[in-house]
Amino acid sequence: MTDFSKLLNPEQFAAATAQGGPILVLAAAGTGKTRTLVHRVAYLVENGVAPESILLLTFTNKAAKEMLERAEKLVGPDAGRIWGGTFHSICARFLRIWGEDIGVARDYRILDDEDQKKLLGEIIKKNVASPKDFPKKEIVAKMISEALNAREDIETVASRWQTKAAGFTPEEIVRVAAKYDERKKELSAMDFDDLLVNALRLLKESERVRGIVQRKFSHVLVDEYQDTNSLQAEFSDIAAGGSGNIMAVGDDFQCIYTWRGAQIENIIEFPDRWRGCRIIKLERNYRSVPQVLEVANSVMRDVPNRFEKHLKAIRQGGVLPRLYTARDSRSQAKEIVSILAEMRRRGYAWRDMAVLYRSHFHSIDIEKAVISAAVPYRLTSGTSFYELQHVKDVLAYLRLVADPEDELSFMRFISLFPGVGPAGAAKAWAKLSRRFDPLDPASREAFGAALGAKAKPVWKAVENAMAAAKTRIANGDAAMIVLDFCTAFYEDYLRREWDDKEADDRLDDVKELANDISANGTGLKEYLADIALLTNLDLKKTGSSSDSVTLSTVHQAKGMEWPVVIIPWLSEGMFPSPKAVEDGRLDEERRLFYVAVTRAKDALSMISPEMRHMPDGGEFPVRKSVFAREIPPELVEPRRATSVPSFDGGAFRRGGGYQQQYGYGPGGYSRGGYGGGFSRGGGAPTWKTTWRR
DNA sequence: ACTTTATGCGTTTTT
DNA sequence: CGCATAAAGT
Repeated sequence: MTDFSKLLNPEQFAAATAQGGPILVLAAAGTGKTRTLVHRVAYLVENGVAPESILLLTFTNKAAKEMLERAEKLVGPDAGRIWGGTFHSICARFLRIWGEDIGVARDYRILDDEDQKKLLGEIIKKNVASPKDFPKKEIVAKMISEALNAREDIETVASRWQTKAAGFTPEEIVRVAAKYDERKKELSAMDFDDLLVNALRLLKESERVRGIVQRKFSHVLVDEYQDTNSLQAEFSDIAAGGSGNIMAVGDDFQCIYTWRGAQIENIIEFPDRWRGCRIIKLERNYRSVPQVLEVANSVMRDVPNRFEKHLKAIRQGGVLPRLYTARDSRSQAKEIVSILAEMRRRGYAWRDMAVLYRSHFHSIDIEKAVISAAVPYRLTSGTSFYELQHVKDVLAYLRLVADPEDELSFMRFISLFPGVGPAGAAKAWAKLSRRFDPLDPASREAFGAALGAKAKPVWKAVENAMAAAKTRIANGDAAMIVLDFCTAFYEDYLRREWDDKEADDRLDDVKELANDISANGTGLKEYLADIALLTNLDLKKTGSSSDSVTLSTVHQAKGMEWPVVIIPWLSEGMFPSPKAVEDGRLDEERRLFYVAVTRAKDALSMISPEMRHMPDGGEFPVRKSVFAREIPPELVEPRRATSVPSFDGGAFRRGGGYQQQYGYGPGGYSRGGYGGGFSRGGGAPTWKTTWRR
């Protein structure tokens, strides 16, 4: 039996070992929220709760995975039976198992962002009088998503958007949305929002399923509760409706997803919705030195505080955070490299450091500087691995193998052949009676016949690869299907479309996909079913243990911590995002900045460049960010970024990239040149997960 | 008619 | 650097 009182402070202990009933854990940044949740789970399992009757809802797969792994260390492999995952993946799972009760096919397909936009684009083109003046598909997607997540009429949302966008009437948006729904039904497909909407509908409309779920789950735990939207809050309320044992964990100061429908009210009103709810506050901050907390507190100084919080610094010592001014983006990037180098000299590992920015494009110059200094880094780009064009191309082929009636995959697949565009693809699909099975010789023959003269020369080799696929499947070796396809066709395709380097890079990604498939272990169908829900952090073989600096958006850094944190681009027009300010969401930007600051354990550096370059080569001055201006001067050490001449990468490389690749980590184990990540960028020994196309 | 290539413009955050 | 649109090419 674990002695939880020894592992936790009194408040954490109270939360982890609480008896039944609703509990709200207000966990300020760095107060051991994850630790508490993990021990809660362990406590429940140790006290006889069946792991499969625990439902743990998170916002990222990574968070779920981390908590389950840590729980496993405490209570053993039983923890693997816990139902843990993102809202989206749990909803998907519910729908796969019980969806038939509300007419959802067991093998429904999941549309990713790109699929959704493609469909919307086609619908707009077909159904709108003048598509040119009509809002772009991204905007339409936003309106539809906003309506679903905030549970409003599309018409209402569209009317509201009329002030921001032009060229449409709300009725037109309603019509496009209806057509989109129709099309999804035809395709037996759901987008991300549909997963939430339909899973909730399932619980509300099917008494049977609601009963099953409510009996099954005796404990429901929700992480990052401040970022739930109305659908998610109701979903977890109903799931916990049988036992009444719901534990919501969150921090209203860290609500950063209102643009995605998150309602800060959900956490604030939780005690009203669950009467008799016990409130436990975690206020002892173990993460950061007092100087960092002082800055964090100053950021939120004037924000109304529904739940009174007294953040207590536990750590002592530490140094003042630095507030730099830099001439421009390049000088900033150089300064970042020299801060990283300085910290490394002081004994920090690369993995102890992170650069956290507001928007992906802020990383461009930083990435360049880090590459030329041979600092190993990982950058999680906006595009997830499974959304890469070339990965999706190959996945389309695999999907057809697993599911011959997958129309979207067919369209993508056949479009790879020369001379085939959207029109030709549609014709072929009709000619093949809306079905193509690469494993069936007759179907292959029909496919070949539907191809034009330009495609014929490459077809033979592809057909051979398809013929071989059947044996591969029989042997349970789906990864080989990918490699066969590459040899027969896709490698040539890539070399035709791209220069050597880019083609090589893309080929590497495709091979990584093959690795991922063989590492997965399940069948092909199971592998393909839900990969749309995985993000760039979720690839099986990603070398999460490799020693590299993290370059990430603040959003993606939520829930994580590093000894050394650098926040660049604290300048007007960059952070806060001008779009958010325009929409009156400065408060959320402030919370986002708060999240960024509170990621730092020991050393925090913030940088405000004074000039901004435009794509056309011009530059103009920018003010310091309001967030930088607001920090009381005595809380930070002002510095000026000194534009050192060109950085000597050579001396650095010895302790940097080189060591990274062949050296030994703190754990004393060797990390060779395999499986650590995706090597990109011409010879520099950088280790990263870069999937920018 | 349809596909491929050239050109111009605008960048939030994610499951 | 990506995407949409326009023009050129088959």
